[in-house]
Amino acid sequence: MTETRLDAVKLDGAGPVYDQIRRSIRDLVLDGSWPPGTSVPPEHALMEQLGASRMTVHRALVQLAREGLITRRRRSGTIVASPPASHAMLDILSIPDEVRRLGQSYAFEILSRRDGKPSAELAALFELKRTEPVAHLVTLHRSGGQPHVLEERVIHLATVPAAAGERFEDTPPGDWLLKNSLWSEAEHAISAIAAGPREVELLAVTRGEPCLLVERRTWNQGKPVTAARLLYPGGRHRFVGRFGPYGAV
Amino acid sequence: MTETRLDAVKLDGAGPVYDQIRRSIRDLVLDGSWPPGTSVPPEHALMEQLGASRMTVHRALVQLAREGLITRRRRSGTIVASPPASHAMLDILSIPDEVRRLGQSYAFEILSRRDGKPSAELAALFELKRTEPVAHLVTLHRSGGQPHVLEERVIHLATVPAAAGERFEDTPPGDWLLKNSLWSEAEHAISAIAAGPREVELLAVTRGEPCLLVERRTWNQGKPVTAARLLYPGGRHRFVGRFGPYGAV
DNA sequence: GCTATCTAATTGCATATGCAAATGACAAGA
DNA sequence: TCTTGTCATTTGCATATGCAATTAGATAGC
Repeated sequence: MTETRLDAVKLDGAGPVYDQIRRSIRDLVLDGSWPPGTSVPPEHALMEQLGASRMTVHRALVQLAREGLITRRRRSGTIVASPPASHAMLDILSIPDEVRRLGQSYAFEILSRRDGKPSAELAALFELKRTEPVAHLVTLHRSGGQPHVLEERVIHLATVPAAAGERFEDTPPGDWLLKNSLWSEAEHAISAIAAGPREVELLAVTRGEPCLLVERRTWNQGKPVTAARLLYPGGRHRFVGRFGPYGAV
Repeated sequence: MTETRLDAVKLDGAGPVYDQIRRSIRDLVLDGSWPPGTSVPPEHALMEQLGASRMTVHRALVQLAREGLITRRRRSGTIVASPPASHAMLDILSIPDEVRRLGQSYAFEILSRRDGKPSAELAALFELKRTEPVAHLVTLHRSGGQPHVLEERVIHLATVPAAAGERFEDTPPGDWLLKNSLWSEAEHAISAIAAGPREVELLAVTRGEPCLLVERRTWNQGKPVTAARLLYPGGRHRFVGRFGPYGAV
C-alpha cells in the first residue's frame, strides 16, 4: 500500500522540482486517487523516491498544506484533508447544514424525478445537449416545517452513473453528490425573479413576490456533473460574505 | 529613503522569523506606509538589517508575493503591488468599470447629499450610532443612458475626513473611496426585494418588480469606513462567480 | 491493568552555500 | 545616434546540514 502511494508521485520535468511534486500530489488528491484521510508518505520517503532533497519536498508539502489539500502534524505525519464544506459566501453547498445552522429542523421531499434524455424545455433551461442522459429532480427543502428552498436539478448520468440507482431517500441530491462525486470547478449566478404560479404554492409566497435564484453548475475536469436552480423566498434569505482586499478572510 | 524603508521592517519575536518578516512587511503595505509602487529593499539588505539568512527573508517575500501584496522580478527587485480591482464574484466594486466592461457608456448623478449626524431612520437602515457624523449620499448610476443601479451610501467622516470636502463631481463616491481610503475588511449581503415607489421612478421598473439588493460595509482595522446599499433592477442583472472546492479559480 | 517514562519518527525552522536566470545599466563600437 | 555586448544586481531554485518541537508507540514500573 505504502509502495503504491509512493510510486504514484512522479516528476514530469516541467518547471521547478518543488512544483512538480506539488502538482503531482495535488492531482492525486483532486482526481480521487488519494481520498480524504489517506496518509501521504513522509518527507524522507518522498525524498528518496524522487531523488530530491528534503527541503524541496518540504516546500511542496508546506504549500499544499497552506492550500488546504493536506493536513500535517509532527510525528503523526501528513494526511489528505477533507474538502471544506463551505466556501465564503457560498455557504449554501449543503442545504441541511444551512438549515440546521439556523437551529431549525430539516426535512426534504422529492417532488418529481425523471431519468433519461432531456425534453427540449429542460435542455434549454439548463443548457444541455438533447442527447446526454440526465436525472431530473425537483426537491423541496423544509426548515422548521416551512418551505425553505425549491430545488430543480439535473445530474449528468454519464459523469455520475451511480446516481441512476440512487433513490435519495435519506439524503437530498445535493448532499449525496457532495459525498459521491468529485468536482473541480463550479459556477454560480445569483439573480432576482418574481415567484410564478408553481412557486406560490410550493414556497408559500404571494404571487410576484421577489425570490433569490441561485443557479449553480459544477464540472469535474471539464465534464459536467450537475446543474441546479435553487429558488429562495426573497424576504427570508440573504447571502452574506466577508472578504479583504487581497482575498477571503 | 532606502534607510527609512529598511528600518521600518522589524522583528517582534512572535513565532517563526520568516513569519515575523512577512507580517511586518504586510502591515506596512496594509496600513499605507508603503503605498503601491514602493520598492521593497532587496533580500540582501533585509538579511543584513534583520540578521536573518537570505533564505529566511526569501521565504517571507515569496509568500507575500503569492498572496498578491508584492510583485517580484529578477534584477528589477520587489515592489508593492496595487490592490486587485475586482475579486471573484465581487467584481462590482467599481460600477463605472462594471458598466464599461459591458460596452455601455457610463454616467452618474448625485441625487442628494447630506452631511452630519444621521437621522434615526438612517441610523437604523445602516446600523449606525446616532453620534457619529457621516456623509449620506444617494447616487444614480446610468448605463447607456438607462438607470443601472441606485446607490445609497454613508461614509464615516471620522475615518475618512477627506470625504467632507469632496464634491464627487468627476468620480462617484464608491470609486473615490477606492482611491482615497484604505480598507482591510468588507462584508456584503445579497437579497431580493420588491421595488418601492421611489425605485419605480428612479430605476424605471414596474411596481413590485424584483430587485437585487447588495449591501456592503467596509472597515479599516476595525473602524467603519463606509456602508452602501446598491439596488439593481432584478431582471437585468445577475452576479456570477466561479470557484473550486479549495478556493477561487 | 494502569500509569509514568522513554524513544524514535516526523514535521518545523533556520543557516550556509552555490549556481541559474533575468535584466537594468553602461560601455564599446559602428 | 543606434546597436550590440558585457557586467553586475537581484531573484529563483536546490542542496546539505543541524537542531527544535511534537507526539505515537513502546517500555518499564507499580
